[in-house]
Amino acid sequence: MMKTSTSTQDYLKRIYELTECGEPASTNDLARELNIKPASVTGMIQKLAAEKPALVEYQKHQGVTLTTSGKRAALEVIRHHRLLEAWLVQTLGYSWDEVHEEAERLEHAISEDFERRIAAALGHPTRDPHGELIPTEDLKMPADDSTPLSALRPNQSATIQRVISQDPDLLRHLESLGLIPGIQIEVTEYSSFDNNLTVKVGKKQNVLGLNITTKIFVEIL
Amino acid sequence: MMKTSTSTQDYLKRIYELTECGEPASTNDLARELNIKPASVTGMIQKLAAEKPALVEYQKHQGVTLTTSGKRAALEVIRHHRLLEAWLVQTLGYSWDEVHEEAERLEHAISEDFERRIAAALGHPTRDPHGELIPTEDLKMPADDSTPLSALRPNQSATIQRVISQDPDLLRHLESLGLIPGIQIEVTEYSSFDNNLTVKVGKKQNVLGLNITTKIFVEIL
DNA sequence: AAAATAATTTAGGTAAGACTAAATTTAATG
DNA sequence: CATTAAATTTAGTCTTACCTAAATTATTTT
Ligand SMILES: [Mn+2]
Ligand SMILES: [Mn+2]
Ligand SMILES: [Mn+2]
Ligand SMILES: [Mn+2]
Repeated sequence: MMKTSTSTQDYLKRIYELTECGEPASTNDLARELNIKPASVTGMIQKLAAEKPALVEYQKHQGVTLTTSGKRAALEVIRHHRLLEAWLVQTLGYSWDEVHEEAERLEHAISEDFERRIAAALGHPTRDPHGELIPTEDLKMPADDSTPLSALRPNQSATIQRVISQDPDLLRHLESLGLIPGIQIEVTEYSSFDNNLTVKVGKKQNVLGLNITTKIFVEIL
Repeated sequence: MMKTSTSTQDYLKRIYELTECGEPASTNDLARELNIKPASVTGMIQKLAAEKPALVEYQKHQGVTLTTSGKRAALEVIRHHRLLEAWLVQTLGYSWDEVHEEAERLEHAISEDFERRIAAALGHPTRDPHGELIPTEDLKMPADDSTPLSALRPNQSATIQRVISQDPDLLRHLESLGLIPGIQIEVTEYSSFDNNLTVKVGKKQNVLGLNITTKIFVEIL
């Protein structure tokens, strides 16, 4: 495969994330995620589609998806990112709200050798500090069977698996409530008017809005 | 201070190294060290001199030196590089011939926070794995009082302080001979014809040419 | 279905940082 | 000191990746 630039890697990573739901990624969504103007995104997408082998599949006005090569390159970056986050937390005492920004830069700078060394040093972890799955060494994304907390109803118990947010403020808030991966919770109340859930964590009860419950993914017990 | 690009950081670092002897760095030397064509180096030097504040002092055809700002930026990168090398060796088991290349990329990607964390984790080391001095947190380069091994003569004993080479082959060779920082040696013979020195390391004797003895710096006992 | 709105693409430009070829300046040599 | 050689700079291009403004296409709404 050809060497990919930092920019290309960031595009492919975002396209991977946006297309996980099965839909192609739109120019606008991509532009928002990358903090790049839509016009520039169109240009870059056209270049990625013109590479040989092509990194993305693209039809004007129809959005963009990853080719096999593009997906491989995306998973490589995602593996770097998530291993780095785990490594920074475990060995340098970063907190889960601090790691993302650092990993965002380092992911493009480390070698495959570095990747292997930290994976081995951490005992080949399967999840990062936010509970996100780490692509395997041969670049397969493990299957994920988690459910959004927002789908639970009273009397259901679950274990928190992952939190999909990079917002440090939200992450610190969740940590202060004890809502972190591995923790067991129980839903005690549900309001159909505002979709709030009352969730028991340890002995405390917290009322959580949709903004939070759609970002916490759990395994139902 | 303004943010410096990866390219700028590499230029400043090389200029620092080339001007350590007191002489301005020439366009050609810089081009050779950076693997960039002399014409491009001239262009970049002119840009660095035009920044405000200027990062380099430059007079056409007279070579280039660092300003106070430029030296500070250079020492920042050098501190990153050397701390990273120490950290890669200590925590990930890199050997001293492997670290340089990895550090060369990471030095531009880590945050000041990352720098502080690895410095603290390593106990604020003063030298990197090759024995090179690490600039302090407030960006002063400690004084170095070492002597090139080539200046020693029979019956002088010394401790190896630093090895100035990034050539993996040479580094592996030196390691195989036991010529690494901290080791005590004794010069037993000198040939004025080829400037070879015979050096006792432990129980072994090795005849070393100028190519090696000028790259090993020692503290005379 | 036409008009209005939103999303997307094209066109034209900029900035960084590199290269080649040609011109110029300095240094070395007979 | 006049020539030649070496080092350096200028001029003109190229690539990557971004931007703004204008044009186009798609999607809603009336
Ligand atoms: Mn992250
Ligand atoms: Mn990134
Ligand atoms: Mn080094
Ligand atoms: Mn570098």
